[in-house]
Amino acid sequence: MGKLLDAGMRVFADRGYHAARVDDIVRAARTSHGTFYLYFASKEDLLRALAVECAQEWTELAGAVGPVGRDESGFEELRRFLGAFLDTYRRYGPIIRAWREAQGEDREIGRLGVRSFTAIASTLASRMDDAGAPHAVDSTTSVAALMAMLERFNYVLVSRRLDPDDDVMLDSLARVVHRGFFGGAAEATIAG
Amino acid sequence: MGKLLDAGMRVFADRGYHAARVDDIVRAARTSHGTFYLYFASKEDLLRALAVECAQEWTELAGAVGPVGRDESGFEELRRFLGAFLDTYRRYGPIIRAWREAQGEDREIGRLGVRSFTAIASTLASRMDDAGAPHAVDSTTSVAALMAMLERFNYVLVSRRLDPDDDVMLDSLARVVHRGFFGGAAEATIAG
Amino acid sequence: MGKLLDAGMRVFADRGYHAARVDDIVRAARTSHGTFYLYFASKEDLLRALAVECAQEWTELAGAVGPVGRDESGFEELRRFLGAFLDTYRRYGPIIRAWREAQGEDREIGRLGVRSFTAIASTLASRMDDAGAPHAVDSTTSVAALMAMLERFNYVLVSRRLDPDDDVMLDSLARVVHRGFFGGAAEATIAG
Amino acid sequence: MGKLLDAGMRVFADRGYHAARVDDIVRAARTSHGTFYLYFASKEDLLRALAVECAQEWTELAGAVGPVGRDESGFEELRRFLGAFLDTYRRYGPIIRAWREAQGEDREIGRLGVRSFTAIASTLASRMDDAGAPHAVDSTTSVAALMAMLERFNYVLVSRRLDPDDDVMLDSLARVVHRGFFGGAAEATIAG
DNA sequence: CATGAATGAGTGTTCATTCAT
DNA sequence: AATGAATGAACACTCATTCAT
Repeated sequence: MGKLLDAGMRVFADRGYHAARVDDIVRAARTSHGTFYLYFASKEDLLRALAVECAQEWTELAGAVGPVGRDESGFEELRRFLGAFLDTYRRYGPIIRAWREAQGEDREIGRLGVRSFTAIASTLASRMDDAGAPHAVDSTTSVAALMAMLERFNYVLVSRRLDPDDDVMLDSLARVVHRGFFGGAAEATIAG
Repeated sequence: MGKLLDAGMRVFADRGYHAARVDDIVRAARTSHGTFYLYFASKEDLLRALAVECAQEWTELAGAVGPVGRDESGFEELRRFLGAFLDTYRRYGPIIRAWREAQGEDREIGRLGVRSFTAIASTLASRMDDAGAPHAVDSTTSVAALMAMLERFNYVLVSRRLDPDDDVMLDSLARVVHRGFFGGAAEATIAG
Repeated sequence: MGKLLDAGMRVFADRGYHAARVDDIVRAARTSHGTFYLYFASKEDLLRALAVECAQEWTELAGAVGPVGRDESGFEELRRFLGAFLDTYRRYGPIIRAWREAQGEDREIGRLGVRSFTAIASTLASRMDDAGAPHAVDSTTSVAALMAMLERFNYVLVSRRLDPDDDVMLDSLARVVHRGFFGGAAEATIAG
Repeated sequence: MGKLLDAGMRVFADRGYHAARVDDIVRAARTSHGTFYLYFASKEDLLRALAVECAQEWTELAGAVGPVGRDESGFEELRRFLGAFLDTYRRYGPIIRAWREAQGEDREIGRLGVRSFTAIASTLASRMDDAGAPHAVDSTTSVAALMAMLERFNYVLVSRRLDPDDDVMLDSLARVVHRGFFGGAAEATIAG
């Protein structure tokens, strides 16, 4: 039920997964324990439900990435993707945080995270290869590093409740990433 | 006591912070509960003690970073720093993991992490500025992104217990970062 | 409602009284919780309804026992009674089982069992006395023992879902009981 | 710990297995919940511990039965066995009651009961055969019936907290059983 | 008559922490 | 300094029962 998903979101955000009591969630949703267990098998199941929503968005996102070439249009595509990805963090940030907290104990929930994450990373990597990107660095490392950056960057951004000026920050971020992969070729081209 | 620190390290690594029982730690250290509380005020206190060790290394590391310029020697310095930083993850990885897990609940332990982390980030940023790096991107964003990348990248690396071929991986990573900031100028120079 | 009585029988049989959930019964009857409480005041009330059916049969059975004398016709009468009694176990076995399980907690349901049981025992005892049976043993003890034997014997028989060859088993059982009371006089007479 | 075993005995006796709360037991033992779970894995485990004690006594009892022949010395042996068996009921009665109550749900605890019971029954049967007893009834049925009688008889006796005059009752019981199997031959012999 | 979503009191169990020895 | 038996507050979860529709 929506009330419980919302309440779960709020309480997980405020207290984290472990510190969140089912009682807190139930109270926040103005329902009873019984109702909670009518819709969710366990506290962990509620987290899973929340996480699945987020993972689905990521999957859709990955499907929508176009070729990311070394030229300015590639930069734009990357910027678009980054913006959309950051947006999921803005909306699911607290859940992602709780998700991480729970990973240590719950293997299934951990796998869900790794799986959906790897999916985006490899899609992005192939979109760069499709564009014939001859990045002079090890591709596995690079993509892993890129995703790592995005992941953690977004995480910190959201967990500190920063609402950055999108244009400036996103631009810088996209520029750093694009440069990292293509060695500033775009700008050079432009400059030239 | 050393036995307990070691045991804590092992148990936190195996089970994570929440799933780790004081009993597990005590048994691993071949001591008693009484002894545990003789040296540590709480389970959380043990984690803190372990985390402080790691935070100190980071502080020392930050103090030892030289100027990171846009030329090849800057790249080398960056590479050195990256290598050292990754090494702390190799040694403290499990603790950092537990540390994160506990952050949701314990504000003090959370602050310790943010503080020591910010310290490295700002030091590195200033080392780049010292070197007169005119990176055409927002500096706050860039450094934050860089540290985010390192942090998460190392984390994943260690948590998957990967033992990568240092030279290849480290080189690629350093190259991506250096390029990201300086736009491939180094290589261009070399090429030129 | 019949559907619920049937479902209760089945579910109590499968899971026992405590493990049986009202939800199980309701689902087995293809009705709703609301309907359940429309016909029965509680889960226990359903058991009581089922038990009463069984207790009534026992009462009727007791009323139909004729004189049980020491001769062969007494043996036949005893055998007839035993067969009928065993038959109620075959039909109500699972209920009797649940009934017992519930006795520990519910005094009223317990009393129903004791009452209907004592009724049969004393009737049978008087039928033997009517027949002028001079059993050289304490009559209270003997009848109690007899009923105990039948009760438990039937119970085990049914709960193991044994479908014994009636003639052989019933004959042996009746013979043991008859002998126990009359000291093998019947056979002696026949033999003579 | 003894305190908990004793308390468990008392509380199971008073309330039955399901109605007994761990809290009741703990309070009766003047300890804490923590201590309970230090010595027993669960409420059921406490019952098992109690039941095992009883089952062991039965096993020992079975080992000590001598030949039960058709003559008066056989009767005496049977009487001795019956007395000892009844005594275990006097001491473990409440546990046996709880044990039964739990059987519906816990297969392991159920098997323990069936196993130890079957052991006595078959031992007794063989002791009668050893004695060359030519009982003109089906032996399986007879022994089963005998044990059933004892089991239930004792159970009722104890659960009603009757403290019968041993000599009269035990004598009658033993006489009924012995006669049931040997057809009153003993008395006949004596009479002759 | 029938429904089934909602309830919440009640229960077994865990585990960080203490303290008498 | 070291022990480990004892503690009890705290929590997730269950399920018989109700009542608005």
